[in-house]
Amino acid sequence: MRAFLNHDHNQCCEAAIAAAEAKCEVSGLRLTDIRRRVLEILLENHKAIGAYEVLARLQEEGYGSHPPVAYRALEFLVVNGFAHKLEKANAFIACSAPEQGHNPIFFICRSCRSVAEAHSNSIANALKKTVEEVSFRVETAAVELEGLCSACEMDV
Amino acid sequence: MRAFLNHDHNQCCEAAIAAAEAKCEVSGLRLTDIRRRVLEILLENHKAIGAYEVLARLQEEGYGSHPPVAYRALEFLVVNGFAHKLEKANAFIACSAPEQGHNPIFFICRSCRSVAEAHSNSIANALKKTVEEVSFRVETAAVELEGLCSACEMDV
DNA sequence: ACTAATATGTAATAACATTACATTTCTAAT
DNA sequence: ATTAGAAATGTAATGTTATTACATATTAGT
Repeated sequence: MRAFLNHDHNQCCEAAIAAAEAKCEVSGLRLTDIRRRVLEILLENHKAIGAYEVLARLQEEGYGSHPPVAYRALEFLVVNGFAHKLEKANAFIACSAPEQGHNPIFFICRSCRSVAEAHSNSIANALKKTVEEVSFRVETAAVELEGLCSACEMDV
Repeated sequence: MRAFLNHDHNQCCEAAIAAAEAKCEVSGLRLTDIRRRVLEILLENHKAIGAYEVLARLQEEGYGSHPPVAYRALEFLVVNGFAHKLEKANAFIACSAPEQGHNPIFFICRSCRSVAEAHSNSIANALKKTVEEVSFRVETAAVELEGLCSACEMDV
């Protein structure tokens, strides 16, 4: 929810990086320069950012300039829970609640591209119940709401 | 839910077309040849189908061969509730429950591409409650679960 | 029959993503 | 410390999805 609220963003970023470092340490994952840099880029603001924009930033900084450079780092971050892919936006966002488990719901502002991440037990439970009724093995889920954040709605 | 179940598929398709015709009649919308044909193509089986596959089919049948031909018809169907876009698959599916309102949840089989559409009041309510907590004006929503349907899970 | 609105056809291009393979860097076992 | 295997990165080429812009045709209302 932080995205639409005032908060100490420096602390927000540092905490996310620290959490990623800690998890990598524990799990034997390698938070390489590129991967860490991509996470930092995603953390700069709570906005959806496309793979090619990430790539452009990396290129400026002397990393490779071809799509796989960005996509591979993004995949690492997504697979390990440090970032999320926003399917409705074909874009990515840093995970802003690494502690809160794996049932995020996203609010995506179509105007300013801000993204807020929320978590709801009641949604998770309702979803779980529906899944049990069908026999289906869920591997990944997307719950995304797109519209206007309150700031952008006022600006109209 | 029908997608994973035995059902009278002819009846299923005819009902969807009839529902679309009825709604167009009432709302002054035009279910042109292309639009109806695209809806029929989407209805052929309960599988996700990409815009370019739809386009290829249209082309075979003598319609225009450029992407907007397919995208425009698909947009018409989606906007008016006759079809849905599956964000996780970048693909489309006919609406299989035009009567059931506008909070669908999709089960997408990554193996056979079958898609089941379900509806759940408890999810809709939980979602609504979460939205009220943030001040955000939702315009569109996607709730998509991807994984393996029971048939494909057995085949492994 | 005429006009304005809507729909379709076409060309060009933009935006997003993957495959395949070469090279480099890291890790762990010797 | 050396080296073999694994993991990560660099690069080229291409595949897939989607949009913009503008021309032409069709339709609905007058």
